[in-house]
Amino acid sequence: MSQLKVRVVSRSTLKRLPLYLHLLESLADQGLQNVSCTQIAEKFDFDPTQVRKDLEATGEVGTARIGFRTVSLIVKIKEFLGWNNAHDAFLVGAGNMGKALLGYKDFDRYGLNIVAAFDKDTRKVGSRIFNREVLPLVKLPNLAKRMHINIGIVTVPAEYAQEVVDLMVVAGIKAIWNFAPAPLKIPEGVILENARLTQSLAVLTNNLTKVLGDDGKDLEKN
Amino acid sequence: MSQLKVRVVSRSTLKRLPLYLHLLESLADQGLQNVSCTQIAEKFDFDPTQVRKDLEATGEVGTARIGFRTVSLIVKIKEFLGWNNAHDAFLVGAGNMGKALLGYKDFDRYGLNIVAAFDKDTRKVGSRIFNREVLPLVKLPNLAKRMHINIGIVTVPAEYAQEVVDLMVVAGIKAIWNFAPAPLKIPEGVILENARLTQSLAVLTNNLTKVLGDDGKDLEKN
DNA sequence: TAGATTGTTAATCGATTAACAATC
DNA sequence: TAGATTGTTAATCGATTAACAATC
Repeated sequence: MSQLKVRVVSRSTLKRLPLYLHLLESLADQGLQNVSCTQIAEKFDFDPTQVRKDLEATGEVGTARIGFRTVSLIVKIKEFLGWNNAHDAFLVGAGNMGKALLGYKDFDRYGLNIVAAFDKDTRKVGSRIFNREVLPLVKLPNLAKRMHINIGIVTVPAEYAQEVVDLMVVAGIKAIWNFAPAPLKIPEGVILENARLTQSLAVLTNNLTKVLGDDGKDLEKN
Repeated sequence: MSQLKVRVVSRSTLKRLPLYLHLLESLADQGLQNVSCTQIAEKFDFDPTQVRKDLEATGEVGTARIGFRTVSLIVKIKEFLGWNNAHDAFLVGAGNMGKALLGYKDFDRYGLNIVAAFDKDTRKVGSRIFNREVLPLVKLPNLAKRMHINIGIVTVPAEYAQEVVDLMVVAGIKAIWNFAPAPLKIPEGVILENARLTQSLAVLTNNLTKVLGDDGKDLEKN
């Protein structure tokens, strides 16, 4: 087995890496051979030292005065994020959010390959959404085991989220990407990542309330 | 004008409040009159002191030995997040993610009311998505000003995100909820909140890579 | 009363930022 | 060489957690 060193880094670092990756890919498209932390930091209004620390996590080393090789930095970030080859995933809940994720073309570039969708609703079962079959939920455990599926995506209403997660865990799924606004219990060893839009929305509307008055009119600058 | 005290709190606190809110609403449905920080903390595996600090931000005060009144805590959290009455919003980009957001029924409970969608694509313009009209992008500035729209939602591909944001800023939009994976520049005073799925996905796939070997097989526990 | 819980202050922890020698 | 940038160590900052008196 190859010596895969995956350094433990903070969640904050992990969330900045995709930002760098996007930028680097567009810089590489423009033919830029090398890039410095200072350049990257400027684009995001980050501290250059922070960028350097973040990049250190990937194992790529730079050259003084020159910076990092754009192309090999891209490769290292993708490797570090597990995006160099896509993981197969099952999605449960073929509602609006489920459909949006199934329709998203670029997930394969982000290490994700949604191979099938599941739903309890018998009217949805049998249909195809963006070329993926919608299967009855009861078929999930057997199929997940047979196909060695590691990632489960939860896009069901909050009240069904826990039972779907329990089913996924039994089916041997190792990582759950949850979009339902419910507190989920998972056993040790299973990874749970919440992608809840309402959390992001809360930051937005709270900040907006601080800028506007509570009557909706603008407050004076002070 | 009423004395609306909006305390400045950390982003982390702000993101936990919607979690508490969801829980409290379901507890209220079950008829629970009071709830303690300990109870809330248990549900999420948080520190009770953290929950207490978070709730302090809302201005609600509890009672020793009894805890917080469920119903009035709900009201205070919603008030604090700006979710007591919904802000009108424009959405730009009627693709998959745009459609999913337009189809999301509960946004009014989260302070958001998407009143119209915009797109550059003339084939999409004129259609209706979940009962909202799709308008040509050029109409956004005038309409936004006329209707005093404060929130703009960006669900266009990365390469168009900056120009859409610039248009929104000119149109007087105060807060931008961005779903495009692009680094955006905004003038001072405008709020930018990124809701990028790829960041959340990065955390998931990196963690999964640590659990699995790089050949996809499970690693031994050590 | 006894004891669970609040509110608050202090200690700890971790992430960000500053400083600086090494290097190309 | 001169100076921009890396890599790394130290200082700062802010959030989380611990401790504890007040209270119902």
